[in-house]
Amino acid sequence: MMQSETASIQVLTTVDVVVLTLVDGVLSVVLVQRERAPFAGVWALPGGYIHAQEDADAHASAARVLRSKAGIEDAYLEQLATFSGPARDPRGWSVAISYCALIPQQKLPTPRQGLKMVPVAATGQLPFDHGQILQAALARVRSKSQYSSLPVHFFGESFTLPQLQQVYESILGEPLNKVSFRRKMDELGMLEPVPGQMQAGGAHRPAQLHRVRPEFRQQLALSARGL
Amino acid sequence: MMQSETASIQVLTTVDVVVLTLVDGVLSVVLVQRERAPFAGVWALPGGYIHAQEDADAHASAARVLRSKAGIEDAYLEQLATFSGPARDPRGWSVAISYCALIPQQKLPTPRQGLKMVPVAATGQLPFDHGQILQAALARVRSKSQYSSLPVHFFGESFTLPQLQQVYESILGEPLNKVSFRRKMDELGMLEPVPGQMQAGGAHRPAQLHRVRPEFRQQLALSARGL
DNA sequence: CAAATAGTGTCTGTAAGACAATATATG
DNA sequence: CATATATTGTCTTACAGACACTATTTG
Repeated sequence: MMQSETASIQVLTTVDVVVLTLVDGVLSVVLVQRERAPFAGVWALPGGYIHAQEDADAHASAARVLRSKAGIEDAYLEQLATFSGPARDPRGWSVAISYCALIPQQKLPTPRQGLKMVPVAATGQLPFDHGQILQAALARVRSKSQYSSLPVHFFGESFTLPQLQQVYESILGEPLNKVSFRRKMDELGMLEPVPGQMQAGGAHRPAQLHRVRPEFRQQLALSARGL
Repeated sequence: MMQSETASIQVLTTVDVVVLTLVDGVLSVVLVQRERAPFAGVWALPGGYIHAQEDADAHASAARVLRSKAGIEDAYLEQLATFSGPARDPRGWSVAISYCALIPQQKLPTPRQGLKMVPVAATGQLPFDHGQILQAALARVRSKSQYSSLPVHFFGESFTLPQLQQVYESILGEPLNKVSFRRKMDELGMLEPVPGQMQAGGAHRPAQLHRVRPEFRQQLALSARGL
């Protein structure tokens, strides 16, 4: 009954990161061009091996991969799920701890060779099981946007409530009631107006700029009943 | 910038399973006594290495561990989160893909040497980071019980609505409105009365037995607005 | 002032909870 | 029939969405 307690075949341990951002209001994912086999030259999610010598945990591995392969720092990063099996990577039985990162467009690195942002609906076929990982990330973001402040991580320092509502609507794929949305944001208590600042713009009343209160910077605000 | 793409230090890949059940209405966790170092003789969550030779994925590893180390079959099983780092296991840098299992008391194996059920509040200190994994499982179950049918997996074939409500209340730690609870269960549409059967019992009206509709057996029913 | 969008007040419908009446067992 | 719990009906309250009104900017 009790089998040997040694892992007799090496299991590859990797991290893959789904970096999401809004490019002109369109939910997009960061892809990098793979430099080596398997799938050399193919566009894929940024990923790589865990480096046991230097990584404090898989979260640190994901942050390192993000920095070294996509030039991204300071993204909001949360663990998604872990994918595994003998077939997902042609090199052998592998474990991929996947992470989801949200980052404002302004924090993206300058576009360069081997790095691009693609609307999530237009990635085409992705190597490994990266298509499945991307779908898991989208499901997570849509689900969490229904009851939490997750989408604020798509913005930088400050933003207006109409902008924020547009992002929620874009992610959820449905229009939201303006009054209810503002009531909810008020109840969550995570935003504060940036004193005196308004957004310049068109021939109309300018909107008040808001920012996330410091105590919510690295933490999500959750709503009991959604929105 | 681009570092070597080989995992130069072996990473241990394991699964750990938090098996939850209700023992006389008290939420309890299955612990097994470890047979070998590290922590030989200590009570811990059932866990073990991934066996790349035989496991189709980590989910299969978890099911195998459950069968071989705790004698449990056919539990509801879902992935929880993945814990990792150099310190959580004294053998070295390790990855533990954790799973949460729910099982009715009747399906538990006959108690035997090296296997016990402990109320979740009374486990005491657990080895590795199993305390943290247990807390993640409890948070998951409580969270999902607020808006899904997750707790039905604590029951076997059939159960009454008052029994089910008691379980929800026990998990959530607060009393629920009887009328609202029944309205919600009705809306979810996942239960059906077992024709003609009632539960025998005390000196009072017996409750109608219900069961999960076949199409919801391996899938949770989700509510839009909670409960 | 006309146009355009921001922000707010208020009404209405829906859904959740309180309360209570009815139903059906046992002794 | 007294008692105990199951089940259902109905009233009340709270909240979400619809609608419309006010506010503030540019040209």
